[in-house]
Amino acid sequence: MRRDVFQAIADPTRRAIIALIALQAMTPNAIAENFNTTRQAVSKHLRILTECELVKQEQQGREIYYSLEIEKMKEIDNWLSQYRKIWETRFKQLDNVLSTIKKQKK
Amino acid sequence: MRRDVFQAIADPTRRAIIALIALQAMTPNAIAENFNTTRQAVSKHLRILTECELVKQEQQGREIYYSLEIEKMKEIDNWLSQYRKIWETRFKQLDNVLSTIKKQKK
DNA sequence: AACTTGCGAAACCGAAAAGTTGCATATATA
DNA sequence: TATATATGCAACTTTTCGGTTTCGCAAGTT
Repeated sequence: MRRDVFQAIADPTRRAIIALIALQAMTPNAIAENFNTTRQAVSKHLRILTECELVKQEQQGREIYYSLEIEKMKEIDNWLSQYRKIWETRFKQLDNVLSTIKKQKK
Repeated sequence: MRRDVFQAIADPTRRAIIALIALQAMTPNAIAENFNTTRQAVSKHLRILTECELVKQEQQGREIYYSLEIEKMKEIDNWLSQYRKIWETRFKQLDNVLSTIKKQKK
């Protein structure tokens, strides 16, 4: 079962879970209350998120708190950065064109 | 068929295609030569990428050139920015802690 | 000790996805 | 005009995915 971050964030429910636990750790039951699915379905999503290390768990008595492993999100940012370079370059080029036009008008 | 950008980039082959055509437009055949799959499989991926507007096509005679719609990548960047805020805040907090320790040592 | 609660895991199911094969179409070329 | 090439599309198969149901276990509660 080769899980990677990109596959993990492909599912909208999982992205919603990520958003939920980004700021505070939550138990599976608490998370499930925010959705129309069962606790077990959420539990499955949490397993996938844990497997690809996007989420970490912390046991407290019989409750398990899940929270976001924010460092792992940087992996996506890292992948995206190569494309960010492209669109920033294009923006600069466009900017140059625009200022050239401006100069010619003067 | 609910296609979104996140589902599109979930597949490793599609990410590879994106990387290939990011800098120069390519035909399906040329793209397929870089992979171990058939042309049809690549064609299917291209259709998915086109459907979610990550890729645009340009017909030239009997060839169709595919290229990356870089603007659409910003959608991912946009989603990621909420989490970037979090890790930047944490970094600043860590930075503050470190400089406090530094001051105490002096 | 009996009951309740919070949870994960396995089994199962239907839907969607990914890949292959085959065919149709349009554009070149001989 | 006949043939080769570039491509999309539809049908079919296998695999994966998301969800539900059921079960078992551990930790609190009464």
